[in-house]
Amino acid sequence: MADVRTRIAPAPSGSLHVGNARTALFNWLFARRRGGRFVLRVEDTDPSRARDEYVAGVMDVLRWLGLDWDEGPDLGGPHGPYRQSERFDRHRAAAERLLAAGAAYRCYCTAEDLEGRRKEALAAGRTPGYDGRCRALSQPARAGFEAEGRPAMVRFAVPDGETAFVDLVHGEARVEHTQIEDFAILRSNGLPLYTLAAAVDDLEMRITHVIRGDDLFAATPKQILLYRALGAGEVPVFGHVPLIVGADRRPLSKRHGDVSVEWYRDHGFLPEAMVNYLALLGWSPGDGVTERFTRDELVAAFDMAGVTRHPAAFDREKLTALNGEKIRALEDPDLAARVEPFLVSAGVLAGDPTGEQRAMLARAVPSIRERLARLDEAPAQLEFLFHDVSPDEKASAAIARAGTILGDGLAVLEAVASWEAEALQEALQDWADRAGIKRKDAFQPIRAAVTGRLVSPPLFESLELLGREVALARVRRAAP
RNA sequence: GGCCCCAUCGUCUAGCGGCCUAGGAUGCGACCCUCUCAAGGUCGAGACCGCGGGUUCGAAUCCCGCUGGGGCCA
Repeated sequence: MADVRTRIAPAPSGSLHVGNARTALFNWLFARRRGGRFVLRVEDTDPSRARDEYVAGVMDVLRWLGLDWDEGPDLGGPHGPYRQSERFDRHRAAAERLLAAGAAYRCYCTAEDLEGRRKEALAAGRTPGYDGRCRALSQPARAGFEAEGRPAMVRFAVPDGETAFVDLVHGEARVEHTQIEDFAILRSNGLPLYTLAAAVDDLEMRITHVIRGDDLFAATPKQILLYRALGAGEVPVFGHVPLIVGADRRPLSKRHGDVSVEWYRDHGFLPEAMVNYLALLGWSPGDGVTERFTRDELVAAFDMAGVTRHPAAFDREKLTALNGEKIRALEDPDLAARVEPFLVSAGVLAGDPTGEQRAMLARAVPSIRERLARLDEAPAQLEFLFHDVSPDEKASAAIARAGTILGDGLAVLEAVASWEAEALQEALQDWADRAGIKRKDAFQPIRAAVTGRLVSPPLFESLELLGREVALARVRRAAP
């Protein structure tokens, strides 16, 4: 087969749906695996305002996921333009060609007519598809409508027979044409319908493999029909991947709140985790064991044969677990750099952190690495290093019932010669053990005094990070 | 209403006729470790493979029906 070309054709609606993201991922993986090209085509069917902004948003997210494209609105390429709104003339031209070849016809039925007949058909228990009325229109009748200036849509004249194709996921499929109505391809205002636009664009962009959601399975025979009618030598291979549903098994919709990739990006999920998790939703390597993949490992392992056939429920718990693992795998400087924006947006750090703050963050990162499942959890854990945090309710209570512990602990701390975690630990543990206080009971009040919380990064590391003066001041203040 | 797709632990999945008293992951429980929380380690509970028929010496795996869910026509 010729070089593989796949595409993702998102609508620039302002955010990228996780289902589309996964479809993009599969297309990208397939192309990369086969050394082919991955095309980005923006399906901005309604050429309205703020389009550029939305297109940029979609591209941002794809880039964030690491799904780079070889041809697209920004890069151009040999088969552009890559915005559907700039291709309407091509869609119209295709419709004209079909009209000229007798493969399509103008339909003068009004929306009201259509609706009425649909209801009638339904009521009579018949299939509600278009009845083909205008296909058999006499020449004079047609001329009459034209003379009236009656608006006309263009419909494809579905021929007799059947269409068979092999789906990469479902295997052989076969559809009788009697099941396909004469579907509309061009609206009366001259704008194309999806079925036509997608087929024309895929054909002209030489797409070889169309990997898309199962919801478009039923549109496939129509598009194959269009391909053939348009004289395409070769029809692309189709692969329909199962849809992603919510925890309630219903289709993922806005009602689920967090259906966009942006949401995950903004809530501290790593692109590494998103990609790995999304790949697992509806695909598996087949060995029954491996689930952890880097992007490169996915490219090496991906195969359409491993795609499942049933809808998969999006499980945020599992994504989160994976995210934690990916975070733990990051090098310190990388982790610090990724955490920083979250500290800023949480108000823990100002927009442009000082060198001192950055240094503190860099030193602090090892102590929270294994405590993070999401990057957005970092601010709460690190805040005490950058600000004086007033003790919360539980911490206050611990301080209040500490008795002499804080004063004794303070004395121990003041006597520590070298202010670093190991020495601090040794001194404090030694004190607690000798005083016969359970270590936990000795340390919790100190933790409360220093961090303002009963849950924090390790005490000794925290003391070291904070520095002798600040740490002692906080303990002193809390001590009776 | 018609056509089409799908069906294994709560969830994601492995399984493609005997290796399955159904494996892994996540979540859950217990224990170990431990300065809190995590992380890590060990163990455990969790699926009569949607139901009912067949085919076969043998079925989660093949066939049929049903049920349920979903998609498209909209």
